[in-house]
Amino acid sequence: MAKDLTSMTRLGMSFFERDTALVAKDLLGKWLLFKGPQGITGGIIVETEAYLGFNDPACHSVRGCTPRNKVMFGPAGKIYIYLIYGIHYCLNVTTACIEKPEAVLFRAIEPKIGMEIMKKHRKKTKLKELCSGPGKLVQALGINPNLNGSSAIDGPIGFYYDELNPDFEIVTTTRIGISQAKDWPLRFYIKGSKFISRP
DNA sequence: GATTGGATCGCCT
DNA sequence: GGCGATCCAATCG
Repeated sequence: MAKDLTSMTRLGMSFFERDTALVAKDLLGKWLLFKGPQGITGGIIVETEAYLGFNDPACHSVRGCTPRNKVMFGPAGKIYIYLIYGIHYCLNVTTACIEKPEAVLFRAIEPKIGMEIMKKHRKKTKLKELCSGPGKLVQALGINPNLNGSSAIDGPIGFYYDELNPDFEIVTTTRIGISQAKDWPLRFYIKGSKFISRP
């Protein structure tokens, strides 16, 4: 039933201080956990996207540092949260190095921990509807946008792994919902997962 | 100071 | 598969 959290290892700075697309792929199969006021929520990451800073027309940081995107201009391993369409929040983690304002967007996780809390937050009971989209997973986990800029290394939002993850295949596609750089292959998901946002 | 459009979701047909 | 919700940041004047 619930995962034994003590057997997990938290990902550190050296994991995030790497090529962003590589980090996005390596995060698949890892655990995203949020230690919130009502308990721990989270699950296994099944879908991510990479956003490549100055070289990427679809990345928020392409036009330079602003109050909104300044977290990306700091070191790797920080949580970047922003409001989209005036309604939903999206969760990212910064990557690469201080010179490169890049990040990975979390688009879907397989719900595993704190299921009852997540069902309550989402007002849904079907597992597939809990975390199958970037706005959905933030709502399900109960992540507060004031955690923007917090540390993914030792803050309440963290990334973990265990040695028991089964092998899986990674599917690479174009990113979703963007109007620029539509054809760049920077979306990654676990082949066959029922919990991704869309095929 | 006004305008515009967005890394989405859920409900409608 | 189409569209409205809803609001902030960025851009332009």
